[in-house]
Amino acid sequence: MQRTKPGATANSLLAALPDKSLEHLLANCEPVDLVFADILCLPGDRIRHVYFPTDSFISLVAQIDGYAGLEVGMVGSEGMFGVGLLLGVDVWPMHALVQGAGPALRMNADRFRRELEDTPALQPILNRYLYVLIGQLAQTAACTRFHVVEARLARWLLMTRDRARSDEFYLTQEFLSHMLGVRRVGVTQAAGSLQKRKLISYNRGAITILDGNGLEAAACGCYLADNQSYDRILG
Amino acid sequence: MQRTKPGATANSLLAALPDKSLEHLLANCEPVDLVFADILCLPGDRIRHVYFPTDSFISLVAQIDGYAGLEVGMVGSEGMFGVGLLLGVDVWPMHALVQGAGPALRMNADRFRRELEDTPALQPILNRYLYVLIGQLAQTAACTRFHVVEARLARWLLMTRDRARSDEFYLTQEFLSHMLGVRRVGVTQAAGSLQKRKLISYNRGAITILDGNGLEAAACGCYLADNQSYDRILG
DNA sequence: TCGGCTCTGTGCGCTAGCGCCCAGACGGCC
DNA sequence: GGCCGTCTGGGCGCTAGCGCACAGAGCCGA
Repeated sequence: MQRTKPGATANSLLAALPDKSLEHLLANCEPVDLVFADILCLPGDRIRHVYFPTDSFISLVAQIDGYAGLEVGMVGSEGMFGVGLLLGVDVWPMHALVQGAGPALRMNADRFRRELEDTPALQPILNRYLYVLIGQLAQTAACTRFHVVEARLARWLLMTRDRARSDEFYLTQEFLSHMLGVRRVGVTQAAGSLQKRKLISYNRGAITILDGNGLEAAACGCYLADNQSYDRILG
Repeated sequence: MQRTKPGATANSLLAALPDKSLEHLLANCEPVDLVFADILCLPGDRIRHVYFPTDSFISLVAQIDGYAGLEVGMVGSEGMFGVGLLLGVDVWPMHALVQGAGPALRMNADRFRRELEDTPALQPILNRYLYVLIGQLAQTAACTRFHVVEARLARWLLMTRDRARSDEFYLTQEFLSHMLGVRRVGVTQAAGSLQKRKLISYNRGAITILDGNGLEAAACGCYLADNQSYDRILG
């Protein structure tokens, strides 16, 4: 068969489909370019499209009252956005915003619902992904409570690296503070410390991971736990 | 028809089923009495039974490293334990422990899987419940990060009251500290403050809610948000 | 070239919650 | 009655992170 869309199988969930199912699915997808900081969904919004990031990634952010926000999940080429539809609910209770710009495949919500019925191989895979996401939510809740900012930042940078598939990316400390749910100054200090330890370099938003292994050691165990969970359930 | 199991429809999810489906389901359930502090599931454990609490409730607790633990969800007669099976995964990533002793209906995991196929009315309801639970996870993550212990305690007491269906229940501060993810002393202080404000009385584990409205005012908005989410999706 | 904007770094006083320890209070049991 | 285990309360010094304010550094466009 012909892989009609560029990079279609760069998304792990799609790549796990049998060729025939994939073909059928792709026929109903359109390639889009997600642009940085775009909001795909506000809490309570109706989900119009589901997204399969291929070389981009999305943050799931819980926001309450007037607080900065707190990222509780990250969706890259290993996942999808719009899992609420798997449960028959076409809204989503969190912010979803583009954190890594780049290409994704998207599908209209109605089409997606039909696709779930027409392509029996799809639902089981996505269900398992949803399960992993739930585990990630719980893990992140405890991580946020107990781990210090520096370890959480390290974890976060590693998660971003994996999804950006690059040791370099651009993000301001202001943005990071909204993800970690701390002040910008808190990020400055944690990033400064990581930089002093030669694990990363940071310059006006340009982040480079210098020592991935060292950074893993500096990160809390939640990074590993997340990855293991994903591999165990979907690998 | 005859409601064969005592209090069967005390569980909201079951009560929402058509009579015929309910009858079928109940034939495969057995009534059990959950005892306080019983562990229904450790992270990674295989789920042997699903539970529909009728007059009992269960805490979902995320635990990392050597920390006290953090409750991320509460399952009472409005819900069920074992939703992982809806997603085709027969493990569960968190601790599940009995927090309010009392009767529940339980079903063998294999039977439950068969039931999902045989009783088409079941899956949509449980799916929606799972969606609500996911929202609760995200909400709790942010709540834990941003809200002070006193407000979180107030929220927690209200959630417990709703599930215990009583203004009085028994819980030590030690236990509470594991739910809220704080020191026991932190609970002492927060509870002392609520007591001073005549919202609750607290005596050697015997908690009485004196002023529910006042307690709602003292709680963070997450209590209301959770309830509204449940009503919107399942009400 | 200059001015303005964005991003980063720092300093200071403050607070919530921590870790540790011990005192008191209640209740059950011998 | 006396003892012990459990539960609550409080004190003390400490730390992580907060809020605020300001200074410097790079970049871009007029």
